[in-house]
Amino acid sequence: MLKRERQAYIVHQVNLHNKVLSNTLSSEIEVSEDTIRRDLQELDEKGKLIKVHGGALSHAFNDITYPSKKIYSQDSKKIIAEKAVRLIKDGMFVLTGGGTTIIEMARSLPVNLSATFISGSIPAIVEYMHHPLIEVIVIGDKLSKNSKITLGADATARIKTLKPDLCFLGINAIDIQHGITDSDWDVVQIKQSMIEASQKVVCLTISEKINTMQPVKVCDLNNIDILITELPKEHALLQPYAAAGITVI
Amino acid sequence: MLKRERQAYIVHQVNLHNKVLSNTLSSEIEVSEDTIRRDLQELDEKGKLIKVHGGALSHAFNDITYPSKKIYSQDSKKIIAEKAVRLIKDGMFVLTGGGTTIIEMARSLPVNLSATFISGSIPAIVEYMHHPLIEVIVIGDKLSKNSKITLGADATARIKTLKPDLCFLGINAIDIQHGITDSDWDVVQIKQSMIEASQKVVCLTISEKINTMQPVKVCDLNNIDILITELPKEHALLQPYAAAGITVI
DNA sequence: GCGGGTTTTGCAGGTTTTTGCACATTATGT
DNA sequence: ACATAATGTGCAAAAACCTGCAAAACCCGC
Repeated sequence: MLKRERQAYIVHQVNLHNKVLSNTLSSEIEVSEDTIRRDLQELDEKGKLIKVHGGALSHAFNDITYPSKKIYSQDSKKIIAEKAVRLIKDGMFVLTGGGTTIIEMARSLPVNLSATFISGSIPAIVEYMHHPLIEVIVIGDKLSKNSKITLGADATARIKTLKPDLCFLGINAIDIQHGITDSDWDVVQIKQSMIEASQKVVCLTISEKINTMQPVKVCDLNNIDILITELPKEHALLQPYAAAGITVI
Repeated sequence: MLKRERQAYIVHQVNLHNKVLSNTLSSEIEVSEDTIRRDLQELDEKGKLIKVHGGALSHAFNDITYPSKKIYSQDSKKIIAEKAVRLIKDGMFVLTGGGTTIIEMARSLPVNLSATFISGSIPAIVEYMHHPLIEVIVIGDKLSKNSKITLGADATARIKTLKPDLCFLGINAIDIQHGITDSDWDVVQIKQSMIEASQKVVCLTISEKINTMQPVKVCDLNNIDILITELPKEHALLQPYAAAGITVI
């Protein structure tokens, strides 16, 4: 096999799989690993791929395999936030959890919206506080440094005395079989009481978290009313949830 | 799995869930925890995440920025804050109100102080939240936009169930005859319950407010234990208060 | 076709990286 | 304060890497 031919093959493989291993290529092409290494080095210099210890990665690897948070996810959350705020009408009582998606929603609230927001999430409260017309009710309890929301029996009890019109939850994992799941036991307690208290439950999540699981169960799918993602509601990924009776937006 | 690939996966997971655990990653990727720890360390050095005991945190979620305006007579308040923090010992329960003086105190807390702070002031809570060792208890209720503290029957009732070692209050007016006075009726309710609940009451104020009056009475001078101003305790302005039995610092 | 020069390739060696393990040490939570 | 979990350090083995070198293949003008 010619050198050019071999390198073309390598580039092809890299573009196809986003990664190649030196030893795999070596046995596939039946040349020594030294040769492969030299090829990878040359191709790296030419900018055709990125050589790393043990093989090489495609240039697109970082963007395609794991889309970069700053660009991709932030935009997604903006889209989700836009959809979410449309559900809120003047005079409503809205209960919200924490998380970056909820904060994005808080920032997207129209300035002329006049409603009451109830939350234990400090970053969310700070956002609501800056809004001219929104009334804020703070749920008190011990503040969790990780999640930056108040957690505990007090908070749970307080939430149970409320009957908000809407509840917005940023969720960490959703799955047809296992419903909504999360990783933190205490956070789950709060979310459960929020779901129980509210007349309508709206779950916000980026599509990446769809069909994933976490160790602690929050609730079944039939406990939630609306699911919002950055995808259009016709997207194939969402159809099972629509079929399960959830309003998908 | 290639090292680079693995690290990309870790970064992705951190951005997705805001936190990761070493052992979870270890079993997911099927490498030893040592390797994960080394990866997290490298990624920390590169600024891609924040390594903590047991795992790592996303950079974005952790630094919520609170718009801090220029504080009026900040230098004086710094001096007051320095004096105030010296009263706090490890393990104490400390109740605090709101106001710029209290916030300045919150910023002056030594990093190795380990205590529990209870407050309904959102700006103060944000400051306490950034401190590594301080536990924060949030007093919930309706948030007042002006004062940025929670006000109402709930907050008052909650405070009455506490027995903190210390209470720090920023005060608006103090006078030998009329004691502590303030301008907002609701805020006064909260301050009164704080004073009632606490074993020791510390009042912080810049000297400008000494010998002034406001329409609503908070309490008499004999209800407070310590008075802190930016002046040296020998200052003539302070002597009447020392004579009235208040510890002046 | 042939000799000189160039390119390519594989190999030997020594070096560096990566990884997992054992151990002592340091956090963390109850 | 104590038990458990996480950490840092040193070490050793395996894998990957680099360097230099020489054989083989290739190119090219004669």
